[in-house]
Amino acid sequence: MASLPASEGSGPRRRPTLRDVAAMAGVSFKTVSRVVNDEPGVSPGLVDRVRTAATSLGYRPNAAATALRRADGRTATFGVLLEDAGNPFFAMLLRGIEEFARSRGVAVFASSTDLDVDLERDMSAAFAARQVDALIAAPTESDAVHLRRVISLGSRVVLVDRPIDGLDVPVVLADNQSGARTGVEHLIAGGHRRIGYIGRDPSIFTARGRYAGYVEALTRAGIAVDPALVRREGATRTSARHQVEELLSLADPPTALFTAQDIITMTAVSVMQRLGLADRVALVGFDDFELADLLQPGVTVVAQDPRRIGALAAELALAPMGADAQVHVVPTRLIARGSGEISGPGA
Amino acid sequence: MASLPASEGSGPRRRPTLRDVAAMAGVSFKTVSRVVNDEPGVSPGLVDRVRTAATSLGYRPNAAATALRRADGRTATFGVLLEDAGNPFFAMLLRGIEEFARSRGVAVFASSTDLDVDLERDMSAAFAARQVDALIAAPTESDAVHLRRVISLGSRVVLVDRPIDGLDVPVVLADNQSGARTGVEHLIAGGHRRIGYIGRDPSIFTARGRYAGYVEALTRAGIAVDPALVRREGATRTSARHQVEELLSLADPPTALFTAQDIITMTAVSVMQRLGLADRVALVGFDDFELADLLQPGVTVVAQDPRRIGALAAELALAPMGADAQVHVVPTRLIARGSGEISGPGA
DNA sequence: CGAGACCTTGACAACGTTGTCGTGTGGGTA
DNA sequence: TACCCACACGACAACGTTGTCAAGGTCTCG
Repeated sequence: MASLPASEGSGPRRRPTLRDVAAMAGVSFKTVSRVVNDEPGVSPGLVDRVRTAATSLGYRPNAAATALRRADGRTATFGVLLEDAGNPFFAMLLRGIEEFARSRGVAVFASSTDLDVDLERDMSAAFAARQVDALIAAPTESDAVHLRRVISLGSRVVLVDRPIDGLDVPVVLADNQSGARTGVEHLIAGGHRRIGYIGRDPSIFTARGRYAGYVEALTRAGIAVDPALVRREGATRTSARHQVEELLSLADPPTALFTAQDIITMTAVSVMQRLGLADRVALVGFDDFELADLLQPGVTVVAQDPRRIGALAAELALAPMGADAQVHVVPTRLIARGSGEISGPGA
Repeated sequence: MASLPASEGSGPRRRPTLRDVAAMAGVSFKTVSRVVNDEPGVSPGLVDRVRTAATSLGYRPNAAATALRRADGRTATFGVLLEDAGNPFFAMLLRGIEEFARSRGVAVFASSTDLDVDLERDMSAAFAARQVDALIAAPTESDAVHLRRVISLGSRVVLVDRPIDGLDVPVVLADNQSGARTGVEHLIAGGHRRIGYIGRDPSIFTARGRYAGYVEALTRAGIAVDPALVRREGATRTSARHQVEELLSLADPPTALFTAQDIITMTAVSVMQRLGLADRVALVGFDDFELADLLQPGVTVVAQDPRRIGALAAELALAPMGADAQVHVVPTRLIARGSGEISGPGA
């Protein structure tokens, strides 16, 4: 076991550098540099001597100096901007990125934006200043100026979950529209014709795609879209709760609900339980979530694969500069658990 | 609105430096440095000219060069090592850290360790190489050598969730023992005397404290601890499931369960539902989790406040070097939702 | 035995920034 | 008018590392 540096216990002294190791090993600091970088052309005896000195001093290369000097300017660092690391979808997405990054020796900066554009701007600037090799972002979409600036400062940008019009970078998306269509078709097949939709603001890309899938499924089945059954404002738990309550208390209420995001789905379950409708109104949600199978009834969902989305984005972030700007779509899959199989009047 | 640098669209050109801005403004680069750092002693006219040139070039200071040169060596960067960013407890803890860090202009490296010591060692080395000002870690506890090394390389270390014996750094903990005691006392008050315990390996600090709380509650009530009702191995979902199944299928099964971690609690709910015992065997879990109130019955828990733990840890990480190494305990609170109020034979 | 090729090692510049010090200019005072 | 000091600004070194090149030694081959 390597011994600790002499400063042990007496607080942090000056951090050892190449020169310190060189002095101890009796060589030039350049030779030490060669050894720690595994460059060829150093005699085996010296390698040993340098290695010994390095571990005995507890030497670690200074990443700042390395990044500064390196020709390609790589820092082996990613920045990640997500909407909310506390949301299970984004948490798993982050893990997917982390795991891929770790396997390549890349460290990951993470920050949640809560869809706040100023925050996104600040953090992307902070990451750019730290010379991240790539910024992986689920953007707020308001504008792309700050992301373009990140690119012009030398970082790659990869978008996840949502694209930005006119920004020519790789994007990893779920198949929102066809996923939502599948979910709604599942309800239609169960005999429902009055299917409520509760989703987020149309300014959000995923919300647009999922709504389009809802409309497509109805249209294909020859069912007219009833605006009274559509709510497209549910952003927070509170507002989602109001939307669900409104729909369910209509004079002629829907017999099934399609909820276009995990938070909304959970909120809907809560309201339906309280109103005693959980066993009578069918429910299919977009996004899987923990415990969905343990609720009564289990919640049928259109599941994304956030871990895979993250891993793929990280891989693209490391890819060579050319040959990109492609849109990669990660499929969703329907998981039937009960709530979506409550049959409707037409069954 | 500031215009973008000339390289706009034509791919990332060389990143502008102090010298580029200086050339454009017709001053020395040192003057630019003064302006961007808001140092006094520059005439107002020059300040304007430099500012204009800087924004027009899209200048951003190079963090690597700054960190390298700065006397105090600060990088305005934290490293965070958690067990699993996908676990809701740690996800919220990370958010707490993020929010505090952001308010101070600090960027946050995050990595999950999955309790893998090698991974923890690698990542702490990677963070130390990047000169993080502080490392906030939920350590695996196996040993402290690599954390000591991080300190000797100049970073502060703050521990969360678990301490390490003999490592003299600030620690933020939940009151595991008294929280668990409260939870078990709640079950005893409901008339239970045969209370099963399912927790993680005793090598984990929190698991020891929670078990001690369980024992304390029983002892105070004059109930002997029955080893047949205790399982202290539940680390993964699979093993937790086996433990729960074993306890519930005993010839003389417990009438209540205390589960010492969120994953174990969720697993217990799943098993109890499958066996049709959810309404008959009482359950109190340590850690709150999403949807606990929507299950049937709602799950009574001893809730931690991970966001607060994270924010406090981040604050300590930024505190001056002296006056620390204190243990900060963040209280827990019991949230009754139904599962813990199923009464026992003594009620 | 000499010349050329190769291998090992070191000296030095450079990366972009901050800290230190020097220089020139202007204004106030004796 | 002579002197001094404050102020604005610039020149330059330094941070710890990597890239380039040169110097010296050894080996091989004619």
